[in-house]
Amino acid sequence: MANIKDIADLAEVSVATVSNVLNNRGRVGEETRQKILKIIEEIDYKPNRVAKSLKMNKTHTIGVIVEDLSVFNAPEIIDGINEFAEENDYSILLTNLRLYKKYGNQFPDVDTCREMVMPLFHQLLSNQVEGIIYIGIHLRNVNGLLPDSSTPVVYTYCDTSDESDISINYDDYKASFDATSYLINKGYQEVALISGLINSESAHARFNGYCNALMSNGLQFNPNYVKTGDWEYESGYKMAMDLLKGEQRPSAILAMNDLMAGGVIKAASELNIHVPDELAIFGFDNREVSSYYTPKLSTVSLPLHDMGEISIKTLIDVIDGKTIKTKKRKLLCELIERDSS
Amino acid sequence: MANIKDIADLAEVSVATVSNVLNNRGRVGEETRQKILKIIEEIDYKPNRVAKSLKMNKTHTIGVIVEDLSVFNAPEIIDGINEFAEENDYSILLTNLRLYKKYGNQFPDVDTCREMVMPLFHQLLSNQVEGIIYIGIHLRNVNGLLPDSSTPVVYTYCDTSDESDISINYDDYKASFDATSYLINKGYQEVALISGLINSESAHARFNGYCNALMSNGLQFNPNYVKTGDWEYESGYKMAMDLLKGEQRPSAILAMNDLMAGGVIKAASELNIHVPDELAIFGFDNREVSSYYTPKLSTVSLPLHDMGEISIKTLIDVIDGKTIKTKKRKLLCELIERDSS
DNA sequence: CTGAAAGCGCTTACAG
DNA sequence: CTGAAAGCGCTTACAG
Repeated sequence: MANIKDIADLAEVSVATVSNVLNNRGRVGEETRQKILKIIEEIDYKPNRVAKSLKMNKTHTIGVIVEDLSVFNAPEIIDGINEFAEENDYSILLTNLRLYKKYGNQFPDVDTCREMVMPLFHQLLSNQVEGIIYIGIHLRNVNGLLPDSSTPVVYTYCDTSDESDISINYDDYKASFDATSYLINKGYQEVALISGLINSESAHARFNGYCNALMSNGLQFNPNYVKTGDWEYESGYKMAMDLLKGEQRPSAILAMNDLMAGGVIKAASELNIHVPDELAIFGFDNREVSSYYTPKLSTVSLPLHDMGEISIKTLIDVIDGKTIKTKKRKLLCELIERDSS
Repeated sequence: MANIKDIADLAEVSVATVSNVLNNRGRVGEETRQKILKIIEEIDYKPNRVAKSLKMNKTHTIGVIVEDLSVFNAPEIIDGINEFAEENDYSILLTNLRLYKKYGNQFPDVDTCREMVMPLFHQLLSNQVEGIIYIGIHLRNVNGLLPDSSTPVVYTYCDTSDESDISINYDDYKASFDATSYLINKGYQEVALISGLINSESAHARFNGYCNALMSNGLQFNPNYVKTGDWEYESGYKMAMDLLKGEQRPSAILAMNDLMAGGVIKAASELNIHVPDELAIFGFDNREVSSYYTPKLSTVSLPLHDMGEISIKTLIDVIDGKTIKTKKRKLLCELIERDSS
């Protein structure tokens, strides 16, 4: 590969001058500039970023640690990161913990996670990334996972209990509140809820949103209308069977994710309950599968792309020394109305 | 950040010696080594890879260009790349063309694509990646997309017509042959096929596999049993309606992807045709959605993870100067038997 | 307007 | 066994 010295020799100028025209700085005579530009064009010269990074002590590179790239939320978030990075000429160094692949839903504790993260974290620091985005696959507290370091970190799809850490998430409470309100306003007064595992922060927030929406609409909370599943399709099916065969059959079921909502659809179908005439079903997450159920599932769309975009935008602000007013941001979700409600 | 000079000063040795113990080379007295190691440990020193890369003219970094990260095949392939990269201490620079997001299924021609790829390609070269993996989202000929350069490239989930280019793909023909044979051996003699758009190489290969499987099993090819859809759910539904309402109702339908197979399931359900007793349905791709249909869809699993792993493995072999015997590799798919067959 | 020189943090023959 | 010095490809005050 040609280097700046080669260009200088060909143009019969110094490397300083070549550097100046490459970076549009300093005064360079128009004739000299054109001559250099022509040569650069001719031999298709590409400046060596590694050398530049070393000299400038700036790599224009962001490290991404994703807990599992194969989980549905990760690609969209990274897509958002990529888009912004490309527009602003940042590069992305991607590392993947493969947590779900290794452990499934049985998350290891923070200490085990930390041991797995360590080598990736060090690799990124060695590569002199200017900041790190940590993408969780489950909303939870990952406090203490990453060691202290002067490299700024933004957490997304997870958070830490440290007030000074920056995180970008979505508003679970409001999404659940809105979905429940939507169902009520559509005329479904008996709204049941199929929750995910209750050790999850999401499940808490969504439960609260559900309850408050009932209250705001003057409806009574009915404990018989709340069932707890384990986020999987089968549990949605079972819980729906319980609900739909019970005495007070609900007219709508809000499931805390699209998988369990799929189980609800199956249960309704087997019981010959017409959706949405006799039963409205609402999911959560807007996973790809939700639009392939029959009927197509109404659901809550997560702002994944925006989470990625705002994560990197915020991170670059920190790198640039700006002060971040809101350390914990929660973006809004969107209701997607399809055929099940 | 501390540098090698700081370590040298603290240990009262030269930077050369520190470098030697860091890299386990040269003779260093045991005492000196321990002393240096201790200091490195204490101040948690991390060598600056950027400086090392510049000096060594080796970055240990691979560039990945993915046509669209959000399309179902990409994350698994990258997962395979990541796993191997981590084990072998390579870093991954990820860039994303976002082709599907921008154009959907209406792929732009190679010239348009090239213009989009150019900046990403140059960014990677500037960063001195040692090789590039190009991940397509559709099996097709991408000849001429990437400019000539001395940086080695491996194509996966796509190919070029240039015999000297390296590509890693899967064996569409054999997968289709096997799926068809499987259905026949299960006792389904009248196997229909719902094809994707015929301008696709995959569709051709899968069609040939289907035909040859019929022949090998002594069955006659029946043109009425072949319908052409557009890869989408709705087209699967329509084609299935045609087939199932026709005079000679098939006893099995092989759809060229899981989306169209979903449409087949819906059609069968509406016509009250029992799956799999009266009709077997087989899909292709093993997308997440396939295991959430009712009944769960039997399908062909693509070796995505392996494609990623073998892509980077092959690429690193090229970088290391080894000669690659097979330039065009096709990995085997696996049949996933679920409830629809 | 242009260039000589120092320096970013490493590695590596080479000398002692 | 250890160190001085050159050099990887850039940028940037500074001098002229």
